[in-house]
Amino acid sequence: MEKAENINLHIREIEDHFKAAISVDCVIFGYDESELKVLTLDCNMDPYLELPSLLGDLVKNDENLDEAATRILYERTGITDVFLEQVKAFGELDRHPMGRVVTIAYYALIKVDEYGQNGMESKHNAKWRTIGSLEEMAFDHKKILNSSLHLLRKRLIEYPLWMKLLPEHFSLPELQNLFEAVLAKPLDKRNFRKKISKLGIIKEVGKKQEDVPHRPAKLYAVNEKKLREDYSFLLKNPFVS
Amino acid sequence: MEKAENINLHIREIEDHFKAAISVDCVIFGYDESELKVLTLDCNMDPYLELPSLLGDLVKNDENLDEAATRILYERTGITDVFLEQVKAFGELDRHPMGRVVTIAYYALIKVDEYGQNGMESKHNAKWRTIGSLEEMAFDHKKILNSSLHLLRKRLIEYPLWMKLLPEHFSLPELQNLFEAVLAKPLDKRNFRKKISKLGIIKEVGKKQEDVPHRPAKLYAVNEKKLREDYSFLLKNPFVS
DNA sequence: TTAGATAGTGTAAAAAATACACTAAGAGTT
DNA sequence: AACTCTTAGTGTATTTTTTACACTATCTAA
Repeated sequence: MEKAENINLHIREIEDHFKAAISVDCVIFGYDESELKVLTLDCNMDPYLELPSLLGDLVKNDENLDEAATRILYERTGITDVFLEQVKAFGELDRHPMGRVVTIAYYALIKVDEYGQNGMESKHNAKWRTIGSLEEMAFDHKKILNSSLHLLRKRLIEYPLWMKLLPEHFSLPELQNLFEAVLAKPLDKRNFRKKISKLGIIKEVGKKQEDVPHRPAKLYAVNEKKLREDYSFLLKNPFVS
Repeated sequence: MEKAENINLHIREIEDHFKAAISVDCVIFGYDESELKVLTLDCNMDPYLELPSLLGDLVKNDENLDEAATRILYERTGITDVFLEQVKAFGELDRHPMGRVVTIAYYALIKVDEYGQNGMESKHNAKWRTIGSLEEMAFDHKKILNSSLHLLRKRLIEYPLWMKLLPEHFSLPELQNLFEAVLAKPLDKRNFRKKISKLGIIKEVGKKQEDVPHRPAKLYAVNEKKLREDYSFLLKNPFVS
């Protein structure tokens, strides 16, 4: 019965190791007031009291990682159908004061205007903070944020993820500003527009900005037909590159 | 003492969740006989008996994820200084028959010639298998392999990772074949050489292939100076893009 | 009407990617 | 020594992509 022994050994070994916890932390990106922001809480755990922290929770025993991330997003913002992608796992020994907690980081992209309507922000003490204002964070959340931002930058260049951050109707200057905010560098207006228009994924909606004290910009929307034809992978959630 | 209560709640909650195990699985890539191969074991766990599996192990309580991956690589191949990068976490509920085991996948690149010299392959029942031959695998290892291969392809295009797979001296036809094996598509010889030479990262070693029944190819080696100057990030381990 | 502010538009040059076919060098054979 | 077989090695022209760059148009407000 070598096989059975082998398995018993495995079981003992595994029991010995089933002492860790798994959590999911979400870097929730939003684009608002021409800035890239992250939804944060104020940490209430020593020794990180008052420091901004990401939204996270332990993974329950009956949900997989993607489901946990989706649940956290829903519990904390009330939004469903959020764009999500796993970033990576973080497992430093000392990353959590309670013990061994390995966390799986996700980033999420949400439309701040839709989220705002639910008034969830104040209900859960969540705060939007600009990337620049997040110098010190609880746990290893600054590291997680950095990795997530790095991934977001690569993704934004590769795929039209900006559509997940912008409201239904948006202008090209807004779109360019979003790129500049995320990539943290200025872009040439004409070259930018050339590239966007070549994607063929946006269409004019026949309206213009209102209440601006200068020439109003044309408004665009995502061309849903083209989206389904050429970018259907963006509709599956969570996203896998 | 609201704070203390809060923390006690947290502790109970966490204890309730400290029932999961964390493992690391390594997709160990090697390039040999002009093919991309993966180091595998034959699974000895029901219901996956005999199916090829990746090399993995539970993460110990005193090691972080990167250390666990490095340890697994060392225990299974005897090699230190292996190129490693985390792929992502896999946490489906039913992925492991023993219970909830979330695994963090890494891929590793090793030089088959150096590894071979240790004779570790037979010592540990590890087998090199070609990618093409791995249709069915134990656990969710096929999914892990697919994700890892996908990442490797992106990385190979972006960075000169091929140097981690090739022996000290190699020819340009060998290098091109490595690309073709990993990317699974043919490349134009002249354009390929143009691109490689523009990197400036290899130098002739003044030798030629021996024992080939045709015109021998020139041999090259990595230009260590250029490597340290322009690609020092490849020397840090594990790699983070 | 004018001033102020931002929207919107095209072209030329440089760089990168692609397509493509012949000669060169060695081993093995007669 | 000549010839055959096999793979190594090389350059140019075309297309595509990226970059750099400056002026006119449209709206609000005074």
